[in-house]
Amino acid sequence: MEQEIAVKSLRNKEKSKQKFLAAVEKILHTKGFSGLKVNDIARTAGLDKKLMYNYFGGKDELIDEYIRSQDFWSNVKDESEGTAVNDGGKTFARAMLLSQFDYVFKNKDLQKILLWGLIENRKSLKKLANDREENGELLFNSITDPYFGENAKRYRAIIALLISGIYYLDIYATTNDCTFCGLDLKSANGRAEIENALTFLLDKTYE
Amino acid sequence: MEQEIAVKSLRNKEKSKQKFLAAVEKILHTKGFSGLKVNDIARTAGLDKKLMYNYFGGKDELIDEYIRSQDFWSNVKDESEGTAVNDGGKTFARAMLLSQFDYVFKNKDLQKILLWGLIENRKSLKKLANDREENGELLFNSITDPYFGENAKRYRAIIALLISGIYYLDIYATTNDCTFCGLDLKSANGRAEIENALTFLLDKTYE
DNA sequence: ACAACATATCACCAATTGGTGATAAAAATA
DNA sequence: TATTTTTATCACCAATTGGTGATATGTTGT
Repeated sequence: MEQEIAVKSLRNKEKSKQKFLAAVEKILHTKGFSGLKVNDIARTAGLDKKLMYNYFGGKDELIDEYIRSQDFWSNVKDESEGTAVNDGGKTFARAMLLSQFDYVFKNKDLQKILLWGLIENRKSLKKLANDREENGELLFNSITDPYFGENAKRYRAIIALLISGIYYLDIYATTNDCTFCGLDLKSANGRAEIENALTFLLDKTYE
Repeated sequence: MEQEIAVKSLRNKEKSKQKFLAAVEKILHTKGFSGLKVNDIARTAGLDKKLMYNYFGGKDELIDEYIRSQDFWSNVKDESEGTAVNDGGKTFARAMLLSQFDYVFKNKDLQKILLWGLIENRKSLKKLANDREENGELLFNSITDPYFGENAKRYRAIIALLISGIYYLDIYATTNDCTFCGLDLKSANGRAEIENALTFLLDKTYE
């Protein structure tokens, strides 16, 4: 009986690994990825850094595992369920763009990851980008490509511009107090303006 | 006579300062801003790091002076000269967007600076962002705001989305081999597709 | 209780980092 | 020429960084 309860023993490898992963998240949150030093990670985890080498192999492998542990695109997958597609994906695309604009703004971890992917050439970050690509390819191939026919590529280009615009503006809004094109991207007003623009441009695209 | 030539003496404060600034540029180019360590900067400049403290006050001030020394938006100013404005700024906006798409792609230093502004809260970087804002405000206030009337803010939002999309895609293309929305942003083909999309969206906006 | 093992800590290392005081060497000035 | 000022180098510092071998301690099976 005592043994069964003792699964929660003081020394638990899995629990310790989780502490390291949580430490990565916390530091990423507070200091950004430039603050991810082995000593700091260990101190934040409340464990000896040696364990990091024993359990993960090193800092890089730990970080890779952290990135893998996050499922940043799950919300896009959720969005894609139960939406009509007989409009060439218009309803879906609109919902996706607007929800991404909101989601990325709120999810500071995702912002860090997106930025990270623009700076460092990390394997796990590339894998993340590939996941996003494959996910999108599903939508493009099955719905919008046939709908737009010879203009399929231009549609992709438009979506690429809007998605990247969303990313950049959300990150910009978080790290800068400054306006962008005179719009305050932190205020409800400014954000509503972007949402209107997104809807407007998508409408025009489907015209 | 000898003294007048001796302006190019071996020991020249101004020349040394330039060497430091050039070193910052070189390291930024090769290693990115995470590689800007005092020892490396001094070694790259071929001078003692003590001089960096004597002449600039420290690493931060040196970097600030480097950023100030760059005039990244001069091409936008060039663009704005001699263009007709009786079309609500459409011709200008189109030329500006397309030239920015090309310029940012080619200017890796500017990419680094743009990224930097998304990560670090550096005074000189904020000033740069403000310069860009003030520059744009001139265009918006004098041309597009009156032209679009009550839709002026939506126009600004559209331009904000397109500009940021351009920034993000150009940086993404440089650091990633991966595609974005299935488009190869390094190929002439993929880039032409983005240019078409920009032109298309702007046309629809002015409809 | 005892060995065997897994888990965790500790002390220590070399390399790098940012930073400074003393000093040398060149240039300007007298 | 002698002196003063500017320019540059050097040696050194403390703190931080990534990394490891030896060791201690908790847990498990016999």
